[in-house]
Amino acid sequence: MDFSQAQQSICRALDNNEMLLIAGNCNVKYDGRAGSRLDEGERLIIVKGDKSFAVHQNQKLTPVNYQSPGCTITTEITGNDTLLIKSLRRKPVKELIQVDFSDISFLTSLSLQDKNKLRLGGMETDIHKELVKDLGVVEQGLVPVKRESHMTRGSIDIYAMDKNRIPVVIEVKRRKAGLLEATQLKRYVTELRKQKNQRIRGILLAPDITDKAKAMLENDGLEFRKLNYEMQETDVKLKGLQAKQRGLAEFFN
Amino acid sequence: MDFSQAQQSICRALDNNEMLLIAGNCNVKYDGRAGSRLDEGERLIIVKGDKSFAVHQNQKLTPVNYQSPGCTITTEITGNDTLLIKSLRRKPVKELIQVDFSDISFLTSLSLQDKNKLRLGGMETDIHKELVKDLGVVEQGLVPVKRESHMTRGSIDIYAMDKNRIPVVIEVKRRKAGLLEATQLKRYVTELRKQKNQRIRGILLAPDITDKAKAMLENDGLEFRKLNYEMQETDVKLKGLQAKQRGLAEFFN
DNA sequence: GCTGGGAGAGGCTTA
DNA sequence: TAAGCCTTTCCCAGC
Repeated sequence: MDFSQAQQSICRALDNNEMLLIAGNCNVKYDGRAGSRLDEGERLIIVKGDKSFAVHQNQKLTPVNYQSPGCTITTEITGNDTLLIKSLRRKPVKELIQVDFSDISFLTSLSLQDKNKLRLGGMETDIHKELVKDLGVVEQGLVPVKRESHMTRGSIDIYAMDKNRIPVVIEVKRRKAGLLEATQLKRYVTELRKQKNQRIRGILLAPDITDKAKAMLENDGLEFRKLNYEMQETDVKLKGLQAKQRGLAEFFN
Repeated sequence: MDFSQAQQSICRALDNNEMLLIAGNCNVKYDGRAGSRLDEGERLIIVKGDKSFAVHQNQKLTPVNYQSPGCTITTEITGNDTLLIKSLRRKPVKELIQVDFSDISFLTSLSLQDKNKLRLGGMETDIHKELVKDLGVVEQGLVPVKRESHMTRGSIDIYAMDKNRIPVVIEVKRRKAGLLEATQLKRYVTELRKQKNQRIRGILLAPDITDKAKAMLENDGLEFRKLNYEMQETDVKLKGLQAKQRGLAEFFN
């Protein structure tokens, strides 16, 4: 493909905020927070209307090089008879991607009409919302006090009170909890204990937990509770206590 | 575009592990770990040779819906005269994306010849490697003992010994450190202190640190050191101690 | 703008 | 395979 013509098409697409697709043989340099080099080969470049920039190989979900929305894109035809496409970002740090095409095999710009936004459900906050409706699924007699309580060192997912009026810090995780999550809970509880100078319980609520994290929790006098939920469309449905747990709770009551 | 013809093109591209690009008016459903709905609009679908799957709107770097490499892709022409493309994954959890096209405005498959891989430098491990060559940039008299030492609870970046033969745990971060990083270091040091039952120093080495994280470190008797480095191509160049610090070190020596 | 923290995180390495 | 952890994380919500 003629580079001069390609250049024109690219400029027009950029001006109109269209989605720009370019494929061809190229090498890629990146210099910024890190640095990378990619020798010759055929890849696809995508520039979106918001001026995000991505270089894709024919594998992996994620681009091999990329630039966040808002970068500045320029093109030039070099002395070596290549088309050089630059993507520059200045903030928060200067970052530059240079794609040097020796050949362009494919170039298209798409004008995509799209007013709708993704509705996504099943995230941690969605689980929070369901939980505070009835903390009984975690433990009989548990009452929510505050959600997303901000502390000096991070924020607590749910702050509650148990039936004996002991404060309970609940850390909710939508997937299997590991050391990081256990440590996070520990941090909150430790700080609160110092602050209030009284007994504070800590519960890590997750679908599952790793052995090491479990051991760490127990070592620190913290608790793990299994979180049961399922998705229905974009909504979270909490599943109650398991029969065994429920029985136990009733027994102690 | 004729759906039947589109279907054929898609099958051929999938068989040949080509990069498949499809644009058109569609709605998108996702059900799996979470759930999402995206009402009608024009988007670009990308299927790569390794069967990764992405739905892109004309904004943001990241796809609005996606599937990791290895998913199974099927197509069918529905009764409503739409072309339905499904992407299914079974492990680790069942996940399904359904893209229902009422119209396809663009369809291409690209055969990309590409044998080269990205060479990326400036990651945390690259900094480790430079550091252990001369820990003097961190503190005069510091000697490396072990790199990436695995513990019961996580792994230590660099384990070293100071000039007084006090063990030092060094946690390296390539960017500004926050509460999470401070907590991580604390976790390692705490465990090691228990294990060895002796004084252990902990140093968080990063280009910068947030105020809260700094306060937390000091509160726990841990230290922060500024990490100075710059990129040269794909290589990390450590910059020595600042003049002031160097002067101080020499003074105490 | 900085900070904190989730994400359907993804992707990598090691046990 | 599971666990832990880095990422040019990206992205968003709060302040």
